[in-house]
Amino acid sequence: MTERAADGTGVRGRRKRPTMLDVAREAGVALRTVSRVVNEDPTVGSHLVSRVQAAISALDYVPDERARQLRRGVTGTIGAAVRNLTDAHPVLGAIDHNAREAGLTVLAMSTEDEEAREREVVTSMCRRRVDGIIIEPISSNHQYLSAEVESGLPVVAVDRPLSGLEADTVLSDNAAGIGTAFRHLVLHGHRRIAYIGDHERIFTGRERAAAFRACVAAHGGPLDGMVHPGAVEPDRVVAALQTALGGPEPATALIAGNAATSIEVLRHLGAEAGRLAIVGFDDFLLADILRPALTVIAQDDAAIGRTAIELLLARGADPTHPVRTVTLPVTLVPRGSGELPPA
Amino acid sequence: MTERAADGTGVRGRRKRPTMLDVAREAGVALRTVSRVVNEDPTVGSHLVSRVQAAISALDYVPDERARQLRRGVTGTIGAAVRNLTDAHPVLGAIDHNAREAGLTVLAMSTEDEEAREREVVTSMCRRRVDGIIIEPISSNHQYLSAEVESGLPVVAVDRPLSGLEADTVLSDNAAGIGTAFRHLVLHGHRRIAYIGDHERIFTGRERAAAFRACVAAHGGPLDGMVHPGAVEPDRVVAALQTALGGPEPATALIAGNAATSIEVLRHLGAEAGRLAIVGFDDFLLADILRPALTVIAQDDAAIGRTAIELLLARGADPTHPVRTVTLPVTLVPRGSGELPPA
DNA sequence: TTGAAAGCGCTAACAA
DNA sequence: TTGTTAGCGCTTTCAA
Repeated sequence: MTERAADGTGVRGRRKRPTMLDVAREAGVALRTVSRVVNEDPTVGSHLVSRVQAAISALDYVPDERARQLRRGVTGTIGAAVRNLTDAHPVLGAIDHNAREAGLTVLAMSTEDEEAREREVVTSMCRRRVDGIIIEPISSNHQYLSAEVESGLPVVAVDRPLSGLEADTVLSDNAAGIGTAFRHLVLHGHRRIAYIGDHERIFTGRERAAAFRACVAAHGGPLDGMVHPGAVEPDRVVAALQTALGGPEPATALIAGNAATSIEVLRHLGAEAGRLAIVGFDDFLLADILRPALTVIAQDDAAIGRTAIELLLARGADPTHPVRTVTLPVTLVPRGSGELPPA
Repeated sequence: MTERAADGTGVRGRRKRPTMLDVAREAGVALRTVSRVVNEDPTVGSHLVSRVQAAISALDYVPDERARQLRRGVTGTIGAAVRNLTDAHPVLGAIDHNAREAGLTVLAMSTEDEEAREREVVTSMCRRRVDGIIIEPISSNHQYLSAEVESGLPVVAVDRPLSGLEADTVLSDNAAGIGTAFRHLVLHGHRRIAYIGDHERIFTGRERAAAFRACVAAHGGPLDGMVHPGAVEPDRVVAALQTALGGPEPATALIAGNAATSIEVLRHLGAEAGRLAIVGFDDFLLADILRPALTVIAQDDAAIGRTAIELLLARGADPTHPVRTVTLPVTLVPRGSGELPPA
């Protein structure tokens, strides 16, 4: 540890923050004039503008956003309640980017995948009077938001719909993604294809498992022991894998219903991964440097973020507009693992 | 797209937000009493408490945090200016976690690794009157923060120091990490070890390259063509790799100075990766499922986040305390790639 | 073009 | 225990 004494000039916590009134006094003008200069109101004489600006930098004046927001009513901030802040989150990045373009600040908070946290986080955003909320829903019930929504708060759900409350929603086309993955594997000669994915309690897990079952039915392949929705835990995934790959008619190909499952499967298979054709739903960083590299169904993260902001702004502009659900296409990215022939 | 007409009751944007005064009127009490109930002041008769609470839920009253903050002076919010919001950021997660434990909200904003953006973001935080700022510095000059710091804003730098301004700082022990990696490779029989890392313009790049040179000098190994600091771009990394692995006395082992370089190297080597011993600085998700899995020097992300919050709180509690720099240890995580023998 | 004064929604002295 | 009142720092009518 380095320790250095604070020097005389640099003593912290002394100077009181200057207010707009201080600036006005320093510049010898009225408060209103400073406000005008700060807000770049063109109706101020250039003479005064420079005097005010001089006073601002002399005092190191920084306007108080809270007061401004309180007075103006809007915050220029939108809340993003996302599943977590630790892992990669391209959609959050896209939300941030597009919000910035629209002149909005994003207040990102993590729900930690917990219902209670989601409520806390969203409530906290409401207290801060954000101009809108983008939410990756976790709760099984979003009634708690209904009063806010009715009083005009724009809310957009991303990745899954809200429950018990209508709101604009951005989804990925889960069914099409599963269909594409399935057909891709069939095209490469597979007849016995297994699926391991999220619990059907979860919206995407439900949609993907259902789509998978429909694909199997349509292609007349075997269903028995091939569909494994459930928790994304190593033991559960390994067990499902063993079921799918065991027995007299083992699967020769696998669709992993989410990135965590893909990773768990690859971790378990290790060097054997090259023997099983795999398509993973959701792309992830480094999927391309695995050997074999993982073929995935990729969501369009940039479009999801962009659309979420668009829906939010549209809702803000016209609160009476009917609720919309936008379903965005997904893409198959062939990288090797999904092109392996049946063993 | 789903479209449904808004129903009569659910028309959005109608109801005006109730204020504390509205609640007071509804409950037939004074404004101050509502404030007391909202803030859980115990000196309110239980009779009135329930009457106020009834009014609150009847009106769907949500207190306005902006007004409260304006009046109380503090925001209960700290800013986190991080390099980006898209990629995995375990330190941000840890910051968020520890801030929450301390009753603070984190306002995370992305600097996008751009100096100008850093300033924008930090300024925006100051206008919002955050109670402190944690910053992953990008700028080459942080003088612009000095007025804020002097007026008492706690600022903590993470991963690198600020320049031109003293502030509490949390660093990883770069030199020790390089030393550990180097000795690990020597222990596994390597004599010709190369280093490819960040540009020395960057603090960590500078520290790590310098430490590497010192290691080579101490062990009497060759330096020529073995040290490659520079931009983390595919072409540059590949060229550096070719230099290190070419010639009459090629390197048998490599230290990658950051995660991006590790990945770039692995991507380039592909199946040949198993022939070169590699230790990467900085761990990353999935480094363990590569084959061979990547041996890394891992930072203690949780401790970094925790320490950053601790320093921030300490600074807030005692603004006159001398500035501290905490250097946290790093760990070698052997996974296979760093234990390969010389080719 | 500039200034005086009201008030955004809340908390905190101070009274009652 | 409860109510009255004065601001927090700003924007915004309304006059000058």
